[in-house]
Amino acid sequence: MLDKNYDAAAVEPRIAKLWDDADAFAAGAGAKEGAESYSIAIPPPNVTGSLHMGHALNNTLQDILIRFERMRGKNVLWQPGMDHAGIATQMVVERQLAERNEPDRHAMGRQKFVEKVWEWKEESGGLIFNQLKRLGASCDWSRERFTMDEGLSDAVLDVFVKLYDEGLIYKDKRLVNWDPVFQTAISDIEVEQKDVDGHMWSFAYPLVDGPVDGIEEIVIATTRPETMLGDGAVAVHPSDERYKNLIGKMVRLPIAEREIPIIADEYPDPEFGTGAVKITGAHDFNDYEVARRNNIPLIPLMDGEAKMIVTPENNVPEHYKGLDRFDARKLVLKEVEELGFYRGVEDKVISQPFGDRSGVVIEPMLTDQWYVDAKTMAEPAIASVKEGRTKFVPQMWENTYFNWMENIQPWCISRQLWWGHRIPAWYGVPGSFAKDEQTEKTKLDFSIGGKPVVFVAKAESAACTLASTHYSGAVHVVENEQAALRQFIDYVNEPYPNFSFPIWRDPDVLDTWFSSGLWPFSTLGWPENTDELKTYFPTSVVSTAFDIIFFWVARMMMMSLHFMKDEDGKGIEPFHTVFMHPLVRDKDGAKMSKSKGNGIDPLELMDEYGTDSLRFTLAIMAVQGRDVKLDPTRVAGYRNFGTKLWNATRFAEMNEVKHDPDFNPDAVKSQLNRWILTELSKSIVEVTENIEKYRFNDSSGAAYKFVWNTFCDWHLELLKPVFAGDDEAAKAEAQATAAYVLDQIYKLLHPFMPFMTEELWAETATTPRGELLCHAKWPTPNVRDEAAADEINWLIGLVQEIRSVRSEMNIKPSLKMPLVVVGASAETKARLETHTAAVERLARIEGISHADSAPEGSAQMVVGEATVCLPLKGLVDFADEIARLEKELAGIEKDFKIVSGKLANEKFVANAPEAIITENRERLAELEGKREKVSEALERVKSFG
RNA sequence: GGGCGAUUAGCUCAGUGGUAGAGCACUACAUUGACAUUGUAGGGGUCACAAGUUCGAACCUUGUAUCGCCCACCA
Repeated sequence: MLDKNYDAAAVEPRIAKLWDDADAFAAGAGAKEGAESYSIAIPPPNVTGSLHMGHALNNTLQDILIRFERMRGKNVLWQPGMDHAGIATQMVVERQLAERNEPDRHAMGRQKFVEKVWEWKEESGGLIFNQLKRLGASCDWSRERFTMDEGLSDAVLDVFVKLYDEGLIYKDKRLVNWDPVFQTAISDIEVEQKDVDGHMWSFAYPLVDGPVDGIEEIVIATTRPETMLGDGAVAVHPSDERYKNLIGKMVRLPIAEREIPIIADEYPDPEFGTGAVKITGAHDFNDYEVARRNNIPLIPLMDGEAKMIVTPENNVPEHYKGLDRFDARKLVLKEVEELGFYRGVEDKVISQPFGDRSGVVIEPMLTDQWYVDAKTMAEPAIASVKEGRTKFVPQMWENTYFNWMENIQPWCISRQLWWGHRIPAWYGVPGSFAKDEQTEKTKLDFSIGGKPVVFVAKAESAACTLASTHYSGAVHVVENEQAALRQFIDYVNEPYPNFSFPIWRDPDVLDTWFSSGLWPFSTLGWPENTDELKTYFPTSVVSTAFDIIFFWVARMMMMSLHFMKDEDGKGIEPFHTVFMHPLVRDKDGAKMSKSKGNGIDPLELMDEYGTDSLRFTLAIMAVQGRDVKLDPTRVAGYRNFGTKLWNATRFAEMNEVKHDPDFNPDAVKSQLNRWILTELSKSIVEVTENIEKYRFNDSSGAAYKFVWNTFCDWHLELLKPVFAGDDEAAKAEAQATAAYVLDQIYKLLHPFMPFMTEELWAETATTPRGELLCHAKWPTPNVRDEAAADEINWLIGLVQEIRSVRSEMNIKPSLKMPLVVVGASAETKARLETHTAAVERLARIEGISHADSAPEGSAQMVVGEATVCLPLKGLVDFADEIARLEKELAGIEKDFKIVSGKLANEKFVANAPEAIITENRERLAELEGKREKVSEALERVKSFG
């Protein structure tokens, strides 16, 4: 016998072990030979990650899909794995070193530091996997991958080298978003623009050659005064009359004391500020474009930490050296004012770029970085969605995707970090071993000041071969550029025989998303052509939040379409569907965040209410195209739903409801049982179709309604008289049907509530099931008996009507009363005969009789063609009954007017579809009948007076 | 500046052309018989506003208002 309540804390580990011992989630487990494949590559959580509500939602939804398809007999793989998360992980380990007072990474050196990170990963990384297991995620855990593992690293190198060879990866010196805390470049989408309160200051730059048209100076406005030290020009709009005669003149830059030209460019807006813009090409993206167009020098002002540098080009005074950019700002303001060039300030809200990880202001910096030609790679990825080979659900996200993809910028993929895939590029100085034609001797030729030669290859040995071919002679690898230069200097100082060209590897690593972009195929063994790749690629669906479209979805599309080809050489999409799950917010709609402290910890909810309750809550709240506002009290509500199912099973157990493997639903005789089987069929269709459409709320909602409002509220209640009666055949059929329905319920709910349903599945079997519920066959609809449905729905209507009147008339529930039926048809009489016990029990009735007219002093209800009377003489005030009937009649009249008005409207009859007209006609007839009967009843009550 | 979404019961939200719904909350009643993590009954809505299309609009169109988000720009 089951306990009164479900003990999630005890059951969950036990069921988890059951699955684990059976390898229940191994790729293809439970599937027949030759079954259709279904696969999902999990969005790899960061190795530093811990389960938050977004993970809980996303992985619950994926698990629903996975469990559903596994039960449908497909060959299913849910591929798990983790992301090495470059910046995040390096940050965690560096912080840990600092806390333990250990040497920092620079003191430790690169190799040692990377070893440290691996150690950290082995010890503390991947906690989230245990949390996902607790969530019930049915991944094939034996196939866990990591973006830095050997196979995936090989895929990364392969892709890099191929794209480089195709010219789709290149190195370029241009302005990038520089994070001064992590001291690395980051990509555009890792920058968040935020509005902050700031100021706009005005400075005057004096004209070098004296006044023109009486103008002695040009006034510029800036929000970043410190950058004036790096100005290369002042730009004005060519059509701006005020400055027309100043174009080409030189102004003197205060403090730096450099002379810079006034140039004409379309960029300045004459309406804004003074119409004159200072151009700092090395520290501003717009200015950079202007400078390049006009051949204005780019003058760097800062080092990697965004501290001021002093160079011959920038001519910045020595006392600025090493100053933080914000301190330099204050100093510039002070000095400009002292020099008499300050022309005022105003408050202004300015939008500033922040690093999404570091939270500091990003500095545009002029550096060499590696780029992917995203524009070229985006083309097939755009076409794929345009042509419907990959669909977004909900579809509106396709706009976001197109908008970004069509305006895509080169993707900066190099990061100045140590934790990640090191870029497989080696450099050497320009030069060669050449044969001296006259002496026939090998001659060494090199230039150490020039642009380095690049050798891109998957391995060091291959790079050496490339280099050796390039130089026509021996090469060797050294630590870095400095080491190489030292060797050349040594050689120049004291030449020696058998010189060998030194080459050094690029110190940078790749953007984490570069490896994530390969995830759907790299995890399956690519570039090897493995069986798994053949079976499970392309994957079926990717499920993620909309904010990951750019970071991940777009990159997977580009990479997959480029590298995965069908027999015709056409690119293959990594998945046919991109499901954008909603964001989880707190109950007031605010984004959950650590800083706000409004986060809800899914693990705490699981502790309190059980995993199934959390999963069911998330599923039923996951409406397409709308955020989930999660109120923890909802979880309690769905915990109650689990308890309801648990106790329904318990009730069944008490009544010897037993699973019968030979049960045949089509052979069931009683209308009650045929009705519940009909309702079950409808619910199966609803649950199934809505999972297929990713409408998780409708799917779980349909299951919820069936279990609680149909099966528990009515079927089990209507079975009570059967179980209490002495018709053994009826009892046996009821038991077998109830057992069957419960089994189907367990299956329907399994994707949503895997633990409890697996437990009940095992518990309710008299003999072992022979299979786990997670491998059981997904239900299909069978019995459809509308006559049975009509009959039982009539019965339910009758009971509800009686209960309602009793309640309105304040009849004590304990008082049983006789029921008198007037004007019943033969069918109604027969139904009443069949269901006497049920009506008596559920409506608190004692004795049903038929009469030609309502007994005096009755409350009367119109149910179908019959009038059902409760003799209430002496029990109630009949003014109440008159009021009740008058209210009902008024309601009928109102509906009658609406419907008859419609039908009287010629245009309606002419234009509306036949079905709608018929429906309205039927309804009108029904209302007419009811109106007549209720009027009669009312007259009768009044006549009792 | 461009785009997307939202506005329906006290709260959270379903509902895409044909009788306005659910859960929670609320009110009243009911407890030794599966379940009080329960049951029964009930109250509660000018579907943001305006105009239009239509026989018919919460739903389609246009506009307005408010809120939220994304992208771009802001010297």
